Amino acid sequence: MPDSPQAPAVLSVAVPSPLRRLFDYRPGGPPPACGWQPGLRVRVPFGRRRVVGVILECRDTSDLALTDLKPVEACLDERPLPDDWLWLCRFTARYYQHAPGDTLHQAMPALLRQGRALEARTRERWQVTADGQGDPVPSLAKAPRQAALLAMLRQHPHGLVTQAILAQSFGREQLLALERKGLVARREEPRTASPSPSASLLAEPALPLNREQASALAVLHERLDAYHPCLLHGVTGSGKTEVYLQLIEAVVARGRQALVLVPEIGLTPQTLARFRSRFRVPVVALHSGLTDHERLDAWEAAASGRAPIVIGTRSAIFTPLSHPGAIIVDEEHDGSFKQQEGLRYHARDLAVARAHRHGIPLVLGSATPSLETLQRALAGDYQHLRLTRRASRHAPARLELVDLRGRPRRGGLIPPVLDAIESTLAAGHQVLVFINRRGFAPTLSCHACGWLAECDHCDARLTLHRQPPLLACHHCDRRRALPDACPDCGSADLRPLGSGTERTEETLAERFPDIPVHRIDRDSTRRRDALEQALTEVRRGEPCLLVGTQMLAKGHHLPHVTLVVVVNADAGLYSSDFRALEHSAQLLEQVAGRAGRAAHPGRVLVQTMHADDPNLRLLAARGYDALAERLLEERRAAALPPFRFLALLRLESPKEAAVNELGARAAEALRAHLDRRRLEVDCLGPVPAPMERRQNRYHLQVMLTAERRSRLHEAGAWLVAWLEAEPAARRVRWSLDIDPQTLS
DNA sequence: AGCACGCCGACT
DNA sequence: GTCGGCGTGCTC
Repeated sequence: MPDSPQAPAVLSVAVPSPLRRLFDYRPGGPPPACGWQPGLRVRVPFGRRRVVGVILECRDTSDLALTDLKPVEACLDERPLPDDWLWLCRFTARYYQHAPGDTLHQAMPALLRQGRALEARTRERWQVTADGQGDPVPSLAKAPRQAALLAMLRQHPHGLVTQAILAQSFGREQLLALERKGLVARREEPRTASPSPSASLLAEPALPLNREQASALAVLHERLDAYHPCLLHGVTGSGKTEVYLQLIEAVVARGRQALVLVPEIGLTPQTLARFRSRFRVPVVALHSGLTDHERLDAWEAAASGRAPIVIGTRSAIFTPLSHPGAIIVDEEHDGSFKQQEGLRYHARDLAVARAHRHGIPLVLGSATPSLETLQRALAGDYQHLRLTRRASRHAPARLELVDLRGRPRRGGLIPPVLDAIESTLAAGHQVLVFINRRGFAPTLSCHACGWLAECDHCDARLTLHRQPPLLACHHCDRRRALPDACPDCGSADLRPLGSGTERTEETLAERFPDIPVHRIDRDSTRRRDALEQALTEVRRGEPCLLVGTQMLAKGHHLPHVTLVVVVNADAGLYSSDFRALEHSAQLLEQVAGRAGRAAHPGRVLVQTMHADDPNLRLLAARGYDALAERLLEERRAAALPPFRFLALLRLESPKEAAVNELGARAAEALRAHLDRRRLEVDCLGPVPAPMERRQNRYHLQVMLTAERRSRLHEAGAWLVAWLEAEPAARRVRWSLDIDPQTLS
C-alpha cells in the first residue's frame, strides 16, 4: 500500500548507539494509522544488525541521497511514546551532551527497548450478574462449592479478580460453571486498577500539622498550577513526609499525578507502607526488584494516568505522566540521584527542568540541603520553606567533639567514649556506632619493616577482613589470602592497622558480652532482608549496640537510640575534593539525627584528630546550616559551584601513555579554541584523578569551568566534537561529566 | 557499543 | 594448514 500523500520522505531516527547523531531512513512497512510522527518506535536495519529506534524528526530532505537511505522495516507503535517523556529525553541528551539514541534507550523499560508493544497487561474481574442476585438459585442445589463461591462474590459489589478467588481455594472450573449459567460475568481490567471515582481518596486521616508544616503546606496549595520550586528545609524529625503526603493529597484530588523521588536506600518497605496506607488510590513503586513486565506495567499505568502516585529512585525521573501535578525529591542532597557512569544525569536537576516544563510545583526536601539548592533558596530562586521544630520535645542533639590525639584506642574507641557507651546501655538504651570503613581493619602492616598490603591493580591499600579471613581491595574485585609472613622482610609480626566495622564490633562484643551487637554494612546485609531483620530486632527496644557504615545514617527510624558515636569524623576535612566537607557535614548531621527521636534526649560523640578545626567546630556548635553558609562564602570566593559551573572530561585507559597523550592534546586543542573564540571558559589540567590507577586502568581528567552555563555548554560541545573526530580518542575511554558531583 | 574485516602467532 | 589475538573502520 502506498504511503498517504502527506508521508514525509525522510525519518530521522535515534538508534541505540553511543553515536551522537541521528540516522535517516525512508518510511517503510505498513504506515501507522496516526501517520509518521516523532516518538514512534521503529525496527530498522543498522549496520549488520536490526535495532529498535525512535523517530525524532520527520523531514523532506536528508544530507544523504534519498536512494542511499534504507527503509524502516516496521513501525512498532500505534501511537507515539508520551511526549513529556520524549521531551525529557531530548532535553537530557542535549544538557548532558549524550548520544540521543543511548539516552532514549536508557530511559525506556527493557521490554520497550526489545520492541514489545506498550500496552497494559490485563486481569479478569468477576461480578455477580442480575440473574445471580436472585435468591435462592435453584440450579446450584447440587453444587455447594459454586453456591459458596456465588455467595462470596455477592459480598463484593465491585467484584473480585481471579487471583483473589483462587486464593480462597475455589477452582477456575467453578467460576466458568457459574459464568455458563449466566450468574456471574467477567471483564478485563488493567493490572493497575483505576481509582474508583466514588471511593474517597484517603484510606486513613491526615495527621495534624504544626504551625510551620501548615504554613509550608498553605504556600504549596496556593500555586498548584504553576512552576513553583521550593526547598523544604526541615530538621530530622520535623515532619517533611507529612507535608509531602498532604501536598500529594491535594494534587491527586485535582485529578493530577505526583512523582516522588527518593534516594536509593530510601525506598524501604516502611516508606512505601506509609504512602500506601494513607491513600486509597494505587501507589506505583519503581525499584530494582521489579521484573521487566512489572516495570512496563508501572510505566504504562503512569503514562495512561491510571497511577496517580509514582514513587521511585533516580531513574524514576524518566517515568512519563499524562497529568503531571507535582514532583517531590526527598533528601535532595543525596548522592544517589547522580548517575556516575554512562549518561551522567542528576535526577534532581532533571526534576527541576521537568517541573518547569510542566508548570507544576517542585518540592526539594532535605535537612541538609546541597549548597546548590541552598544557594538558590537564599537567592530567592526557590521558595525557602523551613521546618525547625521536631515532633519530639527534645532539641536536636548537638555534636560533642572528642579529641583523639594521644589517647589509647580499642577498636577505634577511646576510654571515655567506651564509658559513655556503658552508661547508656546501663540506662537501658541503645547505642549507634558509626564508622565509615567496612572490614576488620583498613589494612595490614608489617611491624618490623613497615610494609603495607597494597592492591596490585589499584593505588589503594587492601582491607583486612576477618569473616572470611582475607585481604580485599574495595576498588576492584581483587582478593588475596592472608600472608603468614611479610613478603618484604619475612617477619611474622603482621598487624592490623586501624579499625573497620568488624573490629569495632569485635571490641564491643568483648567489652559488653551480655549485650547484642548488630553490625550493619554491605558485607553483613548482603543477604536479602538482613538489614530489615536487624532493624526489626532493634526496634523492639532492648538495649543493644549497632555498628555500621553510611547505611545506618539515612532515614531509618531508631527511636531507642540515645547515644551516637562517630568513630572518626576526619575523612572529609582535608580532602582535595572541594565537595568533601559538604558531604561529610551532611553525613554527620544525618547520623546525629538518629539520636533521641523518641522519649529521650540524645548525645552525639564525634571522635576526631582535628578537634580545633574551625569548620568542624562550627558544625558542632551551630549546626549544618551555619556551616553551609560559611562554605557558600568560601565557594563564592574560590569561584566554585554553585557560583560557577563545572564540566569534567574523564579519560581512562589501561595504557598510561595513551591517556596522558590524549589528555594533553585535548586540553591543548580546547585552550586554543577557547582563546580563538574568546569564550569565557577556563580549562584546567590534565591532572591525574585522585586515585590514578584503578583496576589497572589509568584515570585522568580535564576540568572546564565557566560563569555562564551557555558558554560551558558550547565549550563542552566543541570538545566532544573534537574527541569524536580524533582517531587516538578511540583507544581511550572518555566521558564528559556535566555538573560533576565528585572529582574522583 | 556492536560487528566485521584483516593481518600475525601457537595449536589440532 | 586454521583458531584467535585486538587494531581499524563503519553504522542512514
